Amino acid sequence: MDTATPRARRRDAAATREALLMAARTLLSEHGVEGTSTRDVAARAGVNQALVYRYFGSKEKLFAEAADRGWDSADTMTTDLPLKDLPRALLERALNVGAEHPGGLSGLVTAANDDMIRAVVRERIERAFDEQLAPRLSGPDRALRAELLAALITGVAVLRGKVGAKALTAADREAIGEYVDRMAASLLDLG
Amino acid sequence: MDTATPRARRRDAAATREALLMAARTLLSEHGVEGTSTRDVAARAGVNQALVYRYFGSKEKLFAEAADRGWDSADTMTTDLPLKDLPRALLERALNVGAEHPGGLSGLVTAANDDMIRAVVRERIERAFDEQLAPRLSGPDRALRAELLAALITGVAVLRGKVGAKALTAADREAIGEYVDRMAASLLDLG
DNA sequence: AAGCCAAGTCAACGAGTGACTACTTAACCG
DNA sequence: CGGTTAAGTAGTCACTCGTTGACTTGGCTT
Repeated sequence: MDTATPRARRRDAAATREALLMAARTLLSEHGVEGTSTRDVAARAGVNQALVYRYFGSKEKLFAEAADRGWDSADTMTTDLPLKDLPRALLERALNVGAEHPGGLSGLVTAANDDMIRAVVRERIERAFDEQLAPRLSGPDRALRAELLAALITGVAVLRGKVGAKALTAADREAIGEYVDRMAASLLDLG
Repeated sequence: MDTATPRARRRDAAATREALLMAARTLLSEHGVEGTSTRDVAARAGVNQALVYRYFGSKEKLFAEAADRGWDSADTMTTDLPLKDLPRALLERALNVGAEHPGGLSGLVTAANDDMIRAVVRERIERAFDEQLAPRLSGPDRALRAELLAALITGVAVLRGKVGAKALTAADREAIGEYVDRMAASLLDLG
């Protein structure tokens, strides 16, 4: 009824495109690029396979756009958040996998055996940590220390969310967060 | 001439098997399970493709055995090394990728979007860190803290060796090692 | 030298892949 | 209402995949 949000049409190009993107994100995180066919993505989106090519042109472009989604929250964190709150917030975000954030960081990283995904991940990590976080640090090796924070978060996310290591999976986020905070402090608080 | 090391026969089952395993290790780390065909592996090993099935029975069994290789050094480290030397040694090993250690940890982890590889990695990480390292620690949450050390090493290895993050790639191992040591100390040295 | 068996080769299969095209259908506009 | 156009469908193409089984060849034993 509202002109800004017209009621859903039965045929909705934008919604179909979005459904494909979300399905691609989930399957990309679970099985990688080569492990996911365009038919898999279309089936999960409840959509015809040829629409992948109507809306994205190729399998590669679909996955490239899918992999580039969801980094905005990380960007705002590394620019705005107080340094003492940053590690915990990044960790929380990285461990948060659900319908809204399918796959998450651990899924993307384990899809990084594909050249194109690798490029996307490198780009976004460098943007968030080298360009945004590093200048906010004091002391030597700012970029290196910023990337080491990214490495810590990444490692925890992968070992808990993907590999499923016993203790990390069993522990609650609060406990993990305290140790991560401690490690991050020893990295960020330098003379 | 020596009976212990007979000169290479033109037909050598053991050598062929080993060549296939090494080729599989390399390609597994570079492109994952689904991204590598049995024909790729055979070609890199300089061997006929059907021999994959003679010696391993299936593609899956070949990659399972390939992924299980090279963990012995990690096992001896987590049992024998003094705790203060352990983080640096684990890092050195994880960053060491070459002909002898094709792929390395970063390659295996990014291949973990395959169920079977994931199981192998989880198993070996739990063996080295939960069963061997954790009992050597003092203080609370031994298994969790042991796995967090594994996560730190993993994250650094993946971001440097696979993603290719700028600062981590440019930095020399010594500089990275110092920061990793500092972070690990804040994790392992508890009252 | 003959024979045997492991080691290695070859060609083919059925299923599935990315990509593309020609077609049909639904929704909006005058 | 009727027509136009975007949205969605079905089918096809050339190719690669894992896997198999029938075949050949090298090299040791006797």
